[in-house]
This record gives sequence, C-alpha cells and structure tokens, in this order.
Amino acid sequence: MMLLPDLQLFKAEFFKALAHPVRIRLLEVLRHGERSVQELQAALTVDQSTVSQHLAILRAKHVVASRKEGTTVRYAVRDARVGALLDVSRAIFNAQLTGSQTMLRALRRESRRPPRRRATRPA
Amino acid sequence: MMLLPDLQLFKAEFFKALAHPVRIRLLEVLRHGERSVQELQAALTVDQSTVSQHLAILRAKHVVASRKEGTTVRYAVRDARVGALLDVSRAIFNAQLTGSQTMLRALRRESRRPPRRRATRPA
DNA sequence: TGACTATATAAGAATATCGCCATATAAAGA
DNA sequence: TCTTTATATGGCGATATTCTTATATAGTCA
Repeated sequence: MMLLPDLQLFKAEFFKALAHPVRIRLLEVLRHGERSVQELQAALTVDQSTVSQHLAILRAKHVVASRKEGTTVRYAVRDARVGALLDVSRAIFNAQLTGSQTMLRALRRESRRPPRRRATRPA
Repeated sequence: MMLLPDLQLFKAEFFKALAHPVRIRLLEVLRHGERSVQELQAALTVDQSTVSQHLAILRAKHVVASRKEGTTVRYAVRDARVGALLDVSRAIFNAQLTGSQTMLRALRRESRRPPRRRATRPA
C-alpha cells in the first residue's frame, strides 16, 4: 500500500543521509569549515573508498557540495542550518543519555569549543 | 575497520529513527499532541501492523512514549525539541527544493497552521 | 468464560545498505 | 608518455530494513 506524499519521502531521504555514524562524523568536521577528502580521512580513520562513498551519499542528498582544487577535492556543508540541526539533536541526546555516563561525558566534550591543540604542556 | 565512538553510533540510531516516510508522518502528527494508534492509523492510511511496527521503532529509540488507557494505547513525543528538529529540517528542504514546484507547494502548505477544518462554506 | 476490539509481535521474502577490494579517472610533474 | 598522488566507482558477500500475513496478548462487555 503506502501512497504517502513525495514530500515525506524526500524528508526521509534527508534523514537517511544523516543516519550513519561515519556521515555524522563527516558533518561534524565539515560544519567547522571546508575540508579535503584527505583531511576528512585523517580525522575519521576509515579508509579512502569508504570516505568517498559516504561523501557521495551526502552529495547525492545535497547535504554537502564539492569543489575541485587541482588534484584535491574540497567538501563543504551546503546549508549552514545543518549545524543547527546537529545542535538540536545534541540537546535531545543530552536529555536522553541520563543513563550512560560515558556517552554523556563524550557529548559534553563535543560541545566545548574545538579542542585547540594544547601548545605548552601543563604546569 | 570502523572503531568510531559509541556516541556517533548512538546519534546515527536516532536519525535512523526519523529516516522513514511513515515515521516522519507519525511524528508530524504526534508533535501536535498525544494520539491513539487508531488515530494515527487513520491519519496515515497504512495498515495496523505497519503502524505498530513503526511505533515500536520510535519507542525503541526513545523518540516517543506510550501510555495505556483502557483498551487503547496513546503515543506522545518524548522531547518537545523533536518539533524544532522537524522545523529546522523543513527550512533546509525549503532552500533545497527550489526545483520542484509541487513539493515546494506541499512544504508551504505544511507550515501553515493546522488546516482547522472549515466550518462554513466560503461566500 | 466467550466474543469482540485494540494493539503487538513473529516469520519470511524482497530489497537496500555497508564495508572491502580492486580498479578507474584525473591532475601534476618528470 | 610514464609515474605518482588524490579521489571516485563497480562488484560482491554480509547484514539490516521493510512490508505482508498470521498469530498473540490484553481489556471490555455480555
């Protein structure tokens, strides 16, 4: 049966694009600015073809855009509101995760400013 | 390989919960208030077991909660921010859908106040 | 208890998604 | 042109989702 308006189908496709741990990580890196495939690969520690495949999916769903620059390709989030989306969902997780101390800590860690690699060793 | 932190996995599970047209429709009805399974079923025109199965998924991911009331079971969204999430994504679609006139119209129709069934016929 | 209603769950077939490996394309430099 | 580097894509086995059909559970009323 089914027969639902295309619009809901379209929305579902969009959420599907976010429904994978690798793609979430990709977006959480990309929301801080444009990145090359190499940089993304380094940040995630998954292999090249996997990163490329997930980027292809995000591209197909129009979540990210790619721009060629010489040999490398740089990716960026297409709509800044994707950041807002991740923030709202973070707030929801936060409320939901009252159980797991470990995940709660990880979540809090994420929401702090980008961990600005420490320059000097602590006193 | 893989080895991503549990947190991202958890987030992906959450988005997966939204990544289906039927579940999106369910949430878009539920965000306006508690509903029984029957009401949901009537609103979506999909059959009983399908609605129940999708509700089970939303329940498993803690997106909705169920409350028994006599013979019937009433469902509600657990976190009001889910509404905000749907709104942000709507905004993103809106920007994205500059191509499809049909979907654009459907999207606009959705964002108007609940269509409050007209009481008198137009003049 | 039996019949009826509302909802949930199980099992299976069809389909989709995922990760991995190999290979393809494309730019740049020798 | 040959090589190297950066990225994309095709094929495949493993796993996960989804719908359908049938059945199970639970509340209500007679």
